[in-house]
Amino acid sequence: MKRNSRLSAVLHALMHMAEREAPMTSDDLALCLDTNAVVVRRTMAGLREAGIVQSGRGHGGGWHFARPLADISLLDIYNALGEPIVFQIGPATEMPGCVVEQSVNRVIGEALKDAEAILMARFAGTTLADLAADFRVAAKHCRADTG
Amino acid sequence: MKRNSRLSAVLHALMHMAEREAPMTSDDLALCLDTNAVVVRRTMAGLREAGIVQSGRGHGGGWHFARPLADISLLDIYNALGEPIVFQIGPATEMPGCVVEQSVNRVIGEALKDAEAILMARFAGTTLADLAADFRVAAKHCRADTG
DNA sequence: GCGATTCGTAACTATTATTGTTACATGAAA
DNA sequence: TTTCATGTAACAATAATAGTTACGAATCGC
Repeated sequence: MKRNSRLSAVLHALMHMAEREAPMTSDDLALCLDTNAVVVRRTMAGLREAGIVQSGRGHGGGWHFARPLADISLLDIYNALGEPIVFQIGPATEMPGCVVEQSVNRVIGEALKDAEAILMARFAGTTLADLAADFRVAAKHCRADTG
Repeated sequence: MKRNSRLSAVLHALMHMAEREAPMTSDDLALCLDTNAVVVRRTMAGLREAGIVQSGRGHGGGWHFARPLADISLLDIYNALGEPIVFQIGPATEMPGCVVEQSVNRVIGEALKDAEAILMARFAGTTLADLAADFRVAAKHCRADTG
């Protein structure tokens, strides 16, 4: 299956925004992400509703942050994206009648739940400021293009 | 997208097999799993190659275990299935040229890797015997159908 | 006000992974 | 030798994501 790359993509977009002063248009970001402006708007819509970014129309419009990078965790963003499904593997039936299947689903489900909790904790503990700092360290070693 | 339910499905099948003495045919299992016999064969093929189950043709044929349930971990089965992709979320580009994207991918990738390690450890520590025992406890409380 | 710019959104297409189905060959037991 | 059962290829169905087109609505500069 195609994997869901919205989290990755939107973080990529936000980091580009973080490197600039002025708002960036959907077209700007689409160029960075090598995708379409509509896809950008669609993805960013959730973040706007969550109060993470703001958008402006017309001349000089575009996307900018609604609050400091240090106040935005990866979990905030994950949630703003509509909490995409984490795992590709999952149960065959959500509400099985078969007792055997129920038992299997429970065991697998608990394992997945624990792994997901680890992931969410990690997301909660990482802010966009962390991510930006991480990037700047990496960029020091390799002053290449940023497109 | 559709989620990959092969692990869940095959465990369901194996638990039904564990509850019986005689081999079960693909048709038997397909009935249990509410699916098609070909799908069963396809899924079980990996387990046969991994030496977890054996199959016999003709009269009295079908599927049976190749070794004790206590010697088969969920990780063995996961691996036998061809190590299906665990996460639905993932990077937009596998080998990005953009340094910003590389940085984002690395941070996200590490978080996913850690979560996956937790999951695999859990799978490694659970055997089919554990699963069967778990089921029998649950079945005591609810003596319903097992199909 | 007018026109250029930019977001907002619906509708449709393209891509791709999983699952289901059909068909037929192969092998084993009664 | 007939019947039962797996082995496998080929194709259809399903479903989720991502890309595209089209048009409406809001904002800015003139």
